[in-house]
Amino acid sequence: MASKQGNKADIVDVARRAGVSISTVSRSFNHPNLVNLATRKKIEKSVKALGYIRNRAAQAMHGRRSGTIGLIVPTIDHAIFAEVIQSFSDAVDQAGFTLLIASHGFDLEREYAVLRKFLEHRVDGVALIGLDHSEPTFQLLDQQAVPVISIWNYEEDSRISCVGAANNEAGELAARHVLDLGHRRIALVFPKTVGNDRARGRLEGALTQLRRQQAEPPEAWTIQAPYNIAEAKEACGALFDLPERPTALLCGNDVIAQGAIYAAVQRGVQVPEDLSVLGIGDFKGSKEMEPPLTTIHFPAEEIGGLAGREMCDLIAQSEDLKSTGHLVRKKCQIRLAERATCLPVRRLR
Amino acid sequence: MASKQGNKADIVDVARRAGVSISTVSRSFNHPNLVNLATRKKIEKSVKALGYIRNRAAQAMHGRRSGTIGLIVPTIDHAIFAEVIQSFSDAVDQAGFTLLIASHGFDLEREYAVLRKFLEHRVDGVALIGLDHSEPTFQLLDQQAVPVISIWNYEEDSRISCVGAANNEAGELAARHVLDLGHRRIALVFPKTVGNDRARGRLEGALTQLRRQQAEPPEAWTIQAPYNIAEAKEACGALFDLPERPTALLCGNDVIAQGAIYAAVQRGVQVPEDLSVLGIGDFKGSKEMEPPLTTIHFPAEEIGGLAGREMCDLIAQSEDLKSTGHLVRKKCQIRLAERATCLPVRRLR
DNA sequence: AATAGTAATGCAAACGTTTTCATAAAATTT
DNA sequence: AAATTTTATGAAAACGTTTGCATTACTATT
Repeated sequence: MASKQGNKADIVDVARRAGVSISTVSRSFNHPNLVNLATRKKIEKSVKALGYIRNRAAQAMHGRRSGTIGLIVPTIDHAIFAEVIQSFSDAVDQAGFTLLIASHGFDLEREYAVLRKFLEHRVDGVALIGLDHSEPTFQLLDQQAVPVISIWNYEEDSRISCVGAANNEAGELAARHVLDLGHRRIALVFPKTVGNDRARGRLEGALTQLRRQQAEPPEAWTIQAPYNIAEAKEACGALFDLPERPTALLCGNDVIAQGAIYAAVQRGVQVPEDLSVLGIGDFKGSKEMEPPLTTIHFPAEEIGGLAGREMCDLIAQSEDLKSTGHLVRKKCQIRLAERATCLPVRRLR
Repeated sequence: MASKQGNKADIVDVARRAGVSISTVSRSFNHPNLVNLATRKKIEKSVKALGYIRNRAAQAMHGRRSGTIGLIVPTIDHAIFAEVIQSFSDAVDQAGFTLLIASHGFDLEREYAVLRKFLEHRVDGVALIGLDHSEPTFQLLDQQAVPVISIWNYEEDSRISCVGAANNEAGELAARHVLDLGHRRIALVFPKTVGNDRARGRLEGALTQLRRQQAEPPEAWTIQAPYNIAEAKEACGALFDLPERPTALLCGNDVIAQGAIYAAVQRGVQVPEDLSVLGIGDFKGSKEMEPPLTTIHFPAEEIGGLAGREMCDLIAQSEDLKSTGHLVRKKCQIRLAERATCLPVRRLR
């Protein structure tokens, strides 16, 4: 039916069939009020008949926005990111944007490569997770002057706009809680901190608080575990087999906490009677575990949603060329979710 | 530095700075072997100096591929989809594609809307989850002749290409296992089946197998639970409070199984001694639960990866205009993952 | 030395839109 | 009825690329 051999209908085809010029067709899409109702109807009919679908690529060429936002995450396949991605996606979707997503597997060089790819696609904005990025990444962002936002972490002196929570506060809050419960023999199980500012912030916060109360754990009680129940279980197992056992375990995230609890169960160590376990993150499912996990709640959904809306605002602003260029920073509140895995310390048995 | 006020460098700027024509610049990107090494170096230098980034939108206008693939999922925030999305993403990424992702929240009308949006962006291919889609969706896909693939379900008479597992086989396999263990008093806890062909297939498979062995559960033992530990826990709790208790529980997915186990623990029902529980899906974490969940393993990563590669193939084929138009179907094998939540039936206590 | 290839480059026409400007027709004012 | 404003449309120039064709300068063949 269409004129081209490529069979896909084109604005020209639509115009011809409707008996109007292409300008009119274009206008009827972009400024419908400028075109006569009857004409509009004719065009609509022609569009339907031809199955015409507008070409955003061609629109984007006119300096118009591409209508896309790029989201770069370390990985999609972690409960914690999945939730934030979902709410971010919903937020930008609502504003009519299409989301490009790529993951870099915690490799900052791949992050840079993905960013370049996104810029080739002329995304209207870019969202990244966390504030740890390579220098070239920051420079590229800067040079291209593309609206950018960091999700998940809050830092008052961040180099780019951010919406998130303060990880060091989470660590502090966690440490404070077990200290308040009277614990002094506290072990720390955290993920690797290199290239992971989230884990680093939490660990530092916890350590600061512990030191403040002279409860800094001995070297042997500060261990590293990957983000993975099975391996965390193993790592914690080793900890429990030590001659001296802590009375409380501060975990860098809920997955590690879960692993720790399993490791404890396996060895007949009762949680929380023999050992208090505290997570950070409040992942989906933490509330429903047996026993329900005491943890620091991060409002993932709120963060994702807020970040999405903020991203759209940033894009809208960048259009009003005045572009004050000032950064936006929003801190989302974390809080202790007291459930069933922490108990006041008992006198030594 | 650049000529335009929009300050973003353009192929013309690059050409001018390098002292060559834009054709040469374009060629040095797309067919580097056609351009003299020295010239190429000059261009490269100019590109670096100007911070030039190619414009895919402009390329896409030449009937060239946009280099994007659209993935439409019900939701990102479910362990099961997160895993498949990740592996699909990795696969298409490797082929140089950029991924557009949108979720429709199990609403087929939103799915259609998202598909249209993707087509406006001229994605080179579309991937959907499952085989349940609205008629307009199928028609649009058909009419636009865009390469399309369905992920997760396998059906031999599917309307579009598919890569996945056979859900009815999963149901059958699950039922067979508990029957083989001697159970006859079997209850079914499944998600709602409307608009969810995965759940439907599994339930039908299970029912078929149970009927074959005269072990069809009474009405009261076939209950519905949402995809959500807390609510599944509640739903199963009600089941356990019935005067007659089943000896085995077939769950539509691992989340429900997890909820069921928690509900059992709460009531002092021992798993697997008093009750065998079987999941379907083998989600991340199911292996590490306490007790480790016996379930039907779905190779999510394999499915996602295979689907991604198949998608790229489909796109490549559609370029060789010969486009035989035949569908591709790949069945991925599921298998029983025997762990610790199922035991042979004991004589009545 | 004349001829035929080959390699490297430029010119200009596409690609599918949006938008500015011009124009014609209709509605309003005088 | 003429003059003015408003409304609706079209022509054509962008937008940033790619690519077919033409051209030039070499290199290899006779």
